[in-house]
Amino acid sequence: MPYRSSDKTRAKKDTKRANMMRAAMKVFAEKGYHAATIRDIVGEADVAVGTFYFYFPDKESLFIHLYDETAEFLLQAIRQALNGRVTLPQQLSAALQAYANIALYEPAIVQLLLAGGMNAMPEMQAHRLKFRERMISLWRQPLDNAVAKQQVAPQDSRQTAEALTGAFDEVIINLLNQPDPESKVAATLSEMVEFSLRAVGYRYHD
Amino acid sequence: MPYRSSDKTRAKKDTKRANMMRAAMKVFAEKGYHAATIRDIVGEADVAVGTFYFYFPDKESLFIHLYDETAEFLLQAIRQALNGRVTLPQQLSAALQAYANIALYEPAIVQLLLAGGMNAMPEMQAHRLKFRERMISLWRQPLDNAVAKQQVAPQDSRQTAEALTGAFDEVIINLLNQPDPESKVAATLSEMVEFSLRAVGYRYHD
Amino acid sequence: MPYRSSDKTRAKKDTKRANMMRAAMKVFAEKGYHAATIRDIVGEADVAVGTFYFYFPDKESLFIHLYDETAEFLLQAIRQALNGRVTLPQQLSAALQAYANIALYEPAIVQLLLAGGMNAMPEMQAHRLKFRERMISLWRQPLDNAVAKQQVAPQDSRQTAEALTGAFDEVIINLLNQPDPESKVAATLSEMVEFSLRAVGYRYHD
Amino acid sequence: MPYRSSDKTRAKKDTKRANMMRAAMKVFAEKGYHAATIRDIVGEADVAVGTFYFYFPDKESLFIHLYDETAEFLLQAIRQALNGRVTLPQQLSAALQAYANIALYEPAIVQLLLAGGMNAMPEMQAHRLKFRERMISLWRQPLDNAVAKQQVAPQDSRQTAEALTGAFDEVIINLLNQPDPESKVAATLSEMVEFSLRAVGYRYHD
DNA sequence: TATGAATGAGAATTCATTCAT
DNA sequence: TATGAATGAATTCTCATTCAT
Repeated sequence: MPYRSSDKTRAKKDTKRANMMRAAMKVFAEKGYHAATIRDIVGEADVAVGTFYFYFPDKESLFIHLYDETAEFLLQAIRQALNGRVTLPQQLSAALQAYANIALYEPAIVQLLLAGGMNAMPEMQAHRLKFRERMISLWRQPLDNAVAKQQVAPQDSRQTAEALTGAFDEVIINLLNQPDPESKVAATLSEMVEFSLRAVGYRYHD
Repeated sequence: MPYRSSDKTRAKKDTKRANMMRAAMKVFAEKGYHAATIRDIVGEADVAVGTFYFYFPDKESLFIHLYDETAEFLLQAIRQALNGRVTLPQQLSAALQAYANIALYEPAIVQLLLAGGMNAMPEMQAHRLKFRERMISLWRQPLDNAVAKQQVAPQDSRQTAEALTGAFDEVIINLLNQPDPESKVAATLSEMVEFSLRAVGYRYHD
Repeated sequence: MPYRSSDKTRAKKDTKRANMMRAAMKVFAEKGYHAATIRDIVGEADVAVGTFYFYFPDKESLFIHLYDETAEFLLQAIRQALNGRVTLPQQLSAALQAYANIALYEPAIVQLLLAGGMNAMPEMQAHRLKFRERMISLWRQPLDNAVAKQQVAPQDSRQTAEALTGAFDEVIINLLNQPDPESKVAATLSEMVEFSLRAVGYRYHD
Repeated sequence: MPYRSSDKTRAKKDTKRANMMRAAMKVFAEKGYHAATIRDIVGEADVAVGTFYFYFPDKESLFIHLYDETAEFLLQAIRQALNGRVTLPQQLSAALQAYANIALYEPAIVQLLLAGGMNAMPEMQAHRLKFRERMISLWRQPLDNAVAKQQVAPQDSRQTAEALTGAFDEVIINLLNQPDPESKVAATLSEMVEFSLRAVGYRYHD
């Protein structure tokens, strides 16, 4: 019986692959790229060392893949939140909510993206910079929109966006370090929306 | 005579030690903690491997020491700038200028402090958190002052300080990534002062 | 019906097996025993890894089998050429021609047999020695014949055969390394026949 | 006392280095490049794994270095023997004696050089070919000399040299495989000289 | 104090082999 | 029969650390 039903097999393989990526995410997020070992990852995934190399070409490739995928996921979540609203306050509120949700329920994602420590990985540096760039561009968009609608004064929106990006990241990280983050999300986000609107000089505050 | 001699010896030792720390700073900043090797450091300092272990107990201790020292230096520079002024705009302006100066002329300091990637070094985590905490407290002080003087509205100054801290770091990092940072410092800092004053709701803008 | 079917099956199996052996030959000849991997072989044969182990017990067995088979093939070709002639010059000429043909049109055979590099495979050593021995014996036969017919002087024919064996191998290998071997075969072989006849002290040269 | 007498230290280091090379030679000769492991080598040298990499950059580099050095040694020995004589018989006799001496008293050298099995090591291939080439050139020289002196008939001396090279190697190898090689050297070499002189068509045999 | 040779645990990666399907 | 996912021992190489000089 020459190996029928490649459907089930394929599905199983995909499941396993996904499982290993989840394990790798966890370990990378916890220890950082360098301190994470293949043995840590396969231990977490409960497979043998060789299995890792059956699914992925090497440690670095997997990390970069994971980083990019994760970055894409976070950016997409924020993007959707922004696109679904029209006024600046609503946009900021929804996007920050999306960001916070991911931080709270998939903390590994945020840890992976914000962990840093990938100097001396030239290949990686580019990916990291690109992610930061996209994050900044993302926060810049609603700002430029508001400028166009004359709801905020003209300004160096690029730099404002940089500042907001840094501010949001820092606040989210601090939120995660709280003992009971969930209970503080609402207040924190509402504060951040206010902060941002003031910072950009938003005029028609409701 | 022995006194003088011991003095000179001490001085020499301190010089050598300082030289090695400078070398270590450079290497750690360039490569990050894990990728930096003892051989890299002693190569940069132009001494032998064994010499490293005469001056420092091990790699991790040195790194932590360096981190703390560096953090103290940066905090102190910002603190002095803040303390030397009275109005919020002046304080922010001077402090940001101090921060930017360090970033431009001793970039290794900023790279070391903001690089991250030291998860899985439990000892280190505490130091990092402590630095972040002190940085936030630092930026919070002038804010609380201004609140007391009723120049800004009462607010969750802790969280505002977090946001500002993140904003400043991000902007400074982006500044460092520019092709010719020095030419952009003035404009960048002035923008950031405005941003901050708006963000905290400062009333008596000059 | 079952008879025919089993026949076809058998034939199919043999075909597949032969195909895999051909693939293995190629890979072993190209890379040598150690550098050749099972995956290389099954890739070349276009079957799955497991299939390899259905047809062969393991890598080493297959290699040895291949080696022996190949050795037998080469020896047989030379032997037939020798047996089909009567005078020493004709024998040498025909045998060398047979050898060269194989080298040119099945270079993998010669590469496999002469590659060496299978020290540390104790099992293999014996097979290699045996092949060398048979090769030497083969070249010795016509020599002993000629001695018996008093066409060459009595001598240590064993050692002369060793020398000729080494000489032929080397010349064939060098021929294979030429840019356009085919164009040089005739001249090379004719030279070698002369060389051999002189070396053994053949008297009635035509 | 800052590490005096770098003389003694240097000498010691050189000794150790030489010792490790000897160990590596032995292991490579016994097992061939691929089957020889770093652990085999350091085990033979009785040092730790790291020590290997203190003295040599990696396995392949050491092997190539060893190969080249060994090749040079053998070639030089044969070259000197050839250069010290004038008549072809004397040259062949002395050179073969030199070759045999090395084979008998430093068998690892010959095993290393003739082992083969370095397909799939592209870097190595070139070195091997170069050695073969030099070996052939070496044997060709006295032949060309004799042609010039009209002591042997004009011929394709290149190919004759190839044949002789192969012949000598084979005979030497077979000699090494004998139970008591030393007792057979004299007879073997004398036979080979005769063989060669006949093979090249030497006229003034004494 | 200073040196650098030596160590060996540990990391990434490979690959022959097995086995459930 | 045939497949290819899974295994884990073995390999090469690195690097923090030690220690005799």
